[in-house]
Amino acid sequence: MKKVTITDVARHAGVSIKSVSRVINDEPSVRPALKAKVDQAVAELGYRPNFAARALAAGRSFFLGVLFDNPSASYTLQVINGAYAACRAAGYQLVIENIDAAARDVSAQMEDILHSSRLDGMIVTPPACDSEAVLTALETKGLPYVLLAPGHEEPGASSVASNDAAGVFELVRHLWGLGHRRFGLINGPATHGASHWRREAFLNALAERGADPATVVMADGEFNFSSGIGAGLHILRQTPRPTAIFAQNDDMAAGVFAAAAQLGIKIPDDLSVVGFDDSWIAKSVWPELTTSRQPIWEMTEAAVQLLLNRRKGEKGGNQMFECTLVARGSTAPPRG
Amino acid sequence: MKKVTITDVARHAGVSIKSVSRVINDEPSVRPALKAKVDQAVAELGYRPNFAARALAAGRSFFLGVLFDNPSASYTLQVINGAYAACRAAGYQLVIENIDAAARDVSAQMEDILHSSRLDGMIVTPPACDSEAVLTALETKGLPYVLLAPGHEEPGASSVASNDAAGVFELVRHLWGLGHRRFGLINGPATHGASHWRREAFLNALAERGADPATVVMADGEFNFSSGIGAGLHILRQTPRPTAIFAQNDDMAAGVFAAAAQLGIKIPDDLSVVGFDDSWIAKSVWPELTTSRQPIWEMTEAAVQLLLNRRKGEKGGNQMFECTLVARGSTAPPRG
DNA sequence: CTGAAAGCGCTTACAG
DNA sequence: CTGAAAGCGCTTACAG
Repeated sequence: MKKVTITDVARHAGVSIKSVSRVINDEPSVRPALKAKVDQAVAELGYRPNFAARALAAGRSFFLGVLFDNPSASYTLQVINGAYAACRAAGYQLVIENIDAAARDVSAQMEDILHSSRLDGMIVTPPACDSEAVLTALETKGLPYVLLAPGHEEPGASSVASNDAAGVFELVRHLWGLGHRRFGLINGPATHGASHWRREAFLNALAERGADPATVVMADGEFNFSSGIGAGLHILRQTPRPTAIFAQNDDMAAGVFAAAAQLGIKIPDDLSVVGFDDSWIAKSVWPELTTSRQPIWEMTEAAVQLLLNRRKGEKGGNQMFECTLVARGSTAPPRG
Repeated sequence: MKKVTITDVARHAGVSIKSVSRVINDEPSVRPALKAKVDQAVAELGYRPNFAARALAAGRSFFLGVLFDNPSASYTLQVINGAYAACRAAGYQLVIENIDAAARDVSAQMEDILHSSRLDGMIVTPPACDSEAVLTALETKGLPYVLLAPGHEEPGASSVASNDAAGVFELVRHLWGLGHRRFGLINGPATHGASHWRREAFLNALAERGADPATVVMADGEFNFSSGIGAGLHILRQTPRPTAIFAQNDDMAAGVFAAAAQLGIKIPDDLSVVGFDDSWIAKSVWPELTTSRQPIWEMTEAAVQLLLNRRKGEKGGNQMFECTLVARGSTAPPRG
């Protein structure tokens, strides 16, 4: 079982190795007849290009990285899956990198990451995408990157975002339509752009319907499960108790389930709960969580595409994706 | 910011590139003085060897794969994290591969995986590690592999396993000590070796204490969250109702929480629940789950080591790790 | 549109 | 114990 190389293919097809290379890389201006011959030889010999050789000769690694610093395990897993698939489809490998963007030595961490893995590009997830130290390191290194859901305007940077505001509006319409009038809101940490715009969207949507935003009971969370419990307990101990809670992500919403269970409050009979993201945890609670689906799969796919286009010299861009309401069992009309 | 190559280092240190190569690869028989010079040059120039060049020249990829076909998202995530860290520490990259080992075309799937990614070795997780088609494909290709928690004896194969039986015994001792006498058991799917030995261990441990195994209410699950709900509902509707349930993994245990919530049964007051694995989901339920910790981190580290040793011509081995009882809030004495 | 040459940055034998 | 040569399998300029 010896390895088939580009030379074998060239010989088999009766062309030069350069022609084989052209066909493999989908370069333009290859005569169809030649391409057909090469394709056939590739198929017959079962040829697969050698990653290392391509990387060495081309001076790139065929590695794309995703940078994480996210408190939500389910969101992280979802982004990994999406980015992984997109990379594979494009003939790239995915490398996962973690940093602590709140630490004092972010620059050193970035230095280490950028130095050791020879990446061709990087997807930067929140909240790292809003860290000046992270972006500076990227710029200094000259590594192409794309920001996922950045909380600020970065001139000249490529980004992929979701229309959270519209998603939140839909959630509010859903809850309002069910008859809810007393609301609780669990915010994410201030370091995340999403915390701000999801809160604003929620309060604005209520105001639009004539509700007084001041009556909304708020609590702060960390976008993870356990902070959702604490925030949930706080809100559910208020009088009068809200009949519906919007947790700014699914992990915290799952925490609210735990808080409700502790207090003997039944979902959705006594309390409606909605989250955001539609990540894995949304279907791991009972009843299943009503939430707004962020199209992570499509978003990561777009991010990978932006990164690859950048290589071809094309300008980057800023893409926006729509969120979709996913109504499940955790919401119902309020009792009484 | 030009790239520093082995030639630069050699020149800077006043030695041949071969010597630099020896130092970098920790080859024996390098005089300390020479090594010191090289190390200094490496540090001063900030040299990092080029992955692609090493891979090409050495004829290996520096890629290790993990093969998954597992229904538990939290277990999967845990294995990924552990394997990832172990790979990084060893200077390798981790590639994640998924198959459907129950499908008819397993061989074709494996063929594709083995052909496209040039791996130096593979960690095979359950239940793929018990699929004959998977193992045959690996053998045919001649790719070194190590089995994670295999359910059968594979002559000559390296493996890493955990002592589940002892872990289950500890869980039973814990529950029995709290005063429980009526038990429910949720099995995993028959394709998983763990399903069998965890059940046997559970029933044996009870028998040892004089309990009649026939009184245990059993239900079958799929090692995922939603099957845990169904199995939980089934068990909790029995009369007399068990006061404690052992779900064979944490995901199913979390499902039991949902089932209990539906039926208005409080944990741990009305029902004690224990799982197995101590994966991420164990701390994402409330009260937190009492479980048996499988040392995944250490296990994956050992698996990577076995794979790398294999390269050095060393024989493989079969390692066994101990599980640890992690008592949390989901267990308490039965009421009344 | 196609090809022959050079070279990417390492490691593997092979000398000494 | 150390080094000079050859080569891993591709791609990048450069010709034609």
